[in-house]
Amino acid sequence: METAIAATRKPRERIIEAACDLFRKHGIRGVGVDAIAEAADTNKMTLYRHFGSKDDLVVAWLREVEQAGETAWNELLAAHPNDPMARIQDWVGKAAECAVGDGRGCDMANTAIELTEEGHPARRLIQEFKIRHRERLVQLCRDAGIVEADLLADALYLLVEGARVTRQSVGVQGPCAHFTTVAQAVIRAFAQNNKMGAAAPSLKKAPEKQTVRA
Amino acid sequence: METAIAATRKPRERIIEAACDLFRKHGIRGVGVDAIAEAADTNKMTLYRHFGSKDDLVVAWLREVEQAGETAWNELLAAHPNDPMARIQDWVGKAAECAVGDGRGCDMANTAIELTEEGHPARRLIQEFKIRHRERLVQLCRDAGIVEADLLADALYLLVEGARVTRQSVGVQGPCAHFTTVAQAVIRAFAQNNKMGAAAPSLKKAPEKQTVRA
DNA sequence: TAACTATGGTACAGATCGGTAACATTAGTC
DNA sequence: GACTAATGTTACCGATCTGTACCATAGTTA
Repeated sequence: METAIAATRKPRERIIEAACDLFRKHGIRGVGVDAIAEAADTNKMTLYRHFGSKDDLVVAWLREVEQAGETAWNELLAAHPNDPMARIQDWVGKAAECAVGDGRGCDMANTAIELTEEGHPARRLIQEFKIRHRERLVQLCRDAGIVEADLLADALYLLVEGARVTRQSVGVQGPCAHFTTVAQAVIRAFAQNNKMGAAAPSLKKAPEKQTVRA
Repeated sequence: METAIAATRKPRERIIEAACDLFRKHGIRGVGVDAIAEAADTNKMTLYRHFGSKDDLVVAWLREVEQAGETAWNELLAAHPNDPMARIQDWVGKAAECAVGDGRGCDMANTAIELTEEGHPARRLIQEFKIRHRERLVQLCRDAGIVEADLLADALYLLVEGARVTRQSVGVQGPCAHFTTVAQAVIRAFAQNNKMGAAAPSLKKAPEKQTVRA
């Protein structure tokens, strides 16, 4: 009766796959291990023999998400050899697809929001993943000759992250519908600022004043 | 033994206040009604006499958040009469404070991510709140004479939304540390584009191509 | 004083959750 | 076929959760 997932693969794979689907759809606290085992066409005991706890399964799931991100990134680089600007444009397109997508945003960000516990093992993984993503974005902008590469990278990072969360709160209509246009405008602004001299004082005028509210 | 919240106010107020604190800190599914009642220095029965269910309490909490947002917005407008550009700048500053803040981002967005159920009563409230926020941002940009006010508004919207979620996944260090700089650069770009003619074709060149991924 | 209302306190129902024990069954391997 | 490792099945434990029943108490008003 292998309804949900073909039984040709081993249970561990099927469990991971079911977890990917269900955790993404309903969040972590929104789905129980019983439901995951059933969707994987197996049972709770086998699940617990492969993953010591639900938290372990969450981490394994996020590692899967992480690896999918690595693959996608490498494909992006390979698709445009020696053309960094095309890479950025392609990244914007891919990011737009993600932002619209199935309406559930970024698994990593969503998990960070849901698991508020300070020392949860997933949090370190999420943070490292996001930091790596940001660094790669900076490298992309640097390769494209953008002077303030870190600023453009952070701008693009914040825009896509905002779009993916906005998709969940207001829907496809709304600000995230303008993500591509806005992103390209920002890229153009930074590239244009590039031609006006390396100093580019106009962008860094205001020092960060981070007043933490009470 | 009124430890948590002064018992001078009526139970309903104390319950709302406790819910504001706990829902924000641990999310909705992360805190039970017992804990809320205890933090409000009352008991579960009184809680259920004022709020028919936990979902009702969630909605009441979000209405409180909503009202706080309205108040903050009106204060922002009143602080800079007839000076729309100062309003935008002030908004950026306030948004930066929110983005850093206590590290738990936007209650509305967080709730939209946590409550995946399609017809949940909180979802409509969240959506309407966010749409209203966006419209006000558009009006702000329009008042400032920005030609493509809707685009700048969406850019700022996405940036702050991204910053508030990024604060939770990578921390204060990282992209959200550059929020203010990026936001001001974007504002400058749009304002500069303003001077170059009302048509401003350079920003709207690419039509939205929203490929939904499989 | 009598009646009414809001609240507190306790116990509990019913369900779900994460996790485990014990045993039966299958698949693979020599 | 015999042995072994992996998996399936069932039942259960203890904890937690939302929500309720029941009654006692305090405050207010007529």
